[in-house]
Amino acid sequence: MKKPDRQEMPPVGLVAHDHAACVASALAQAETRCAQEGLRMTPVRRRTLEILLESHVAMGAYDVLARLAAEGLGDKPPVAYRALSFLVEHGFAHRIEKLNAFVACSHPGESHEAVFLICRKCHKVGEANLAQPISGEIGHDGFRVERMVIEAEGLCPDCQRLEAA
Amino acid sequence: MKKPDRQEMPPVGLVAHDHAACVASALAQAETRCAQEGLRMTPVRRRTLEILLESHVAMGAYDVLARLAAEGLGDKPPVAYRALSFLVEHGFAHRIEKLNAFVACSHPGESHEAVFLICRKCHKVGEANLAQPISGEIGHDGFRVERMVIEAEGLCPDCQRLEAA
DNA sequence: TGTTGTTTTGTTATACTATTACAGTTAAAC
DNA sequence: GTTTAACTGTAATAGTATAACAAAACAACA
Repeated sequence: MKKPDRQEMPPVGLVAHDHAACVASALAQAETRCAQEGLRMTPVRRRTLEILLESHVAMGAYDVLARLAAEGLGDKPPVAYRALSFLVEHGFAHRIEKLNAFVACSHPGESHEAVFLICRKCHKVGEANLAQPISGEIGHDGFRVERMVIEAEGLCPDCQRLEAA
Repeated sequence: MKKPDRQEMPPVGLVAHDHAACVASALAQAETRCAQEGLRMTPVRRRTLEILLESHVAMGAYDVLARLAAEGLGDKPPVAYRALSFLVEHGFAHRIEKLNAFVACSHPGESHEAVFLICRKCHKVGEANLAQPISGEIGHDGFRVERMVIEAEGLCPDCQRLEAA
């Protein structure tokens, strides 16, 4: 069997793992980085991150908003969008373009060019990081790449099983 | 200089080229494939493709719709969305997730895993095709990849020049 | 501690993107 | 030419996102 020439991190989110630890560590990481960099982890922002962290399923901004509203943290779209922008901007969450939705970052702290494995059925999202970025290979003819969106849509193992049945 | 391990087609759309020929060939290809495969290239669909082909700038569905409406080809959203779905489904156009917009396919006929080079300023879109798909490298832990979205956002050469000035 | 400047929040309004559902029409197959 | 399937027209509505501005909270520092 040929070894692929790109190594990656395991796609957290689609494989079994200690989710409580996963949440705690992501939250702690975020707090630490905010403290270090003078960012303000406000109640809405923290709660938004916690909500995203509850599962690895991508959530729409309005789903997040509904949760925030239920807790009295604001019920107007900008509340959710601002919190999500903050989280995405600082790498605590990612926007999944294919779904117009958001997931918490599974690999906080790592500098990465992430590949998202998106289940088209359950919207669970795994995050794998390419160790060797492909952006370096496509900066052709003077185009200057600033950000990469790499999303693989398909079926997660659980949904494959359900489909087979 | 190290040679990249992935070869690709030149990113049509961002480099100078004979655009009239580019349009004519794309249109001809589409007609031919429709004839071969029993697809119906109706007036709305043909005109939609022509509109997309006018430039390599990504257009929103409502921009396309406005053009169609001006020519009496329909002025309700489903008209544009249906034509665009048809074109995308059969590979005559692509959806750019990052922009919620559409571009004509620059490499019709080629089986491909396309990489889109999207200028964040002018929304021109180049299309490069990876000869060696990266999807084969990320199907880990039982996730079954069905479609890839690979989009590079950045600045095209023209906009880099304008920004420098 | 009070003042000042900056960031964040609250709120209204609105813009943009997309689909469902169903009726009517056109084209293809037989 | 009738049947069937595909496409089009239209209304209604759902879903996603932002602009603009006022008010409050916070940070920095006199």
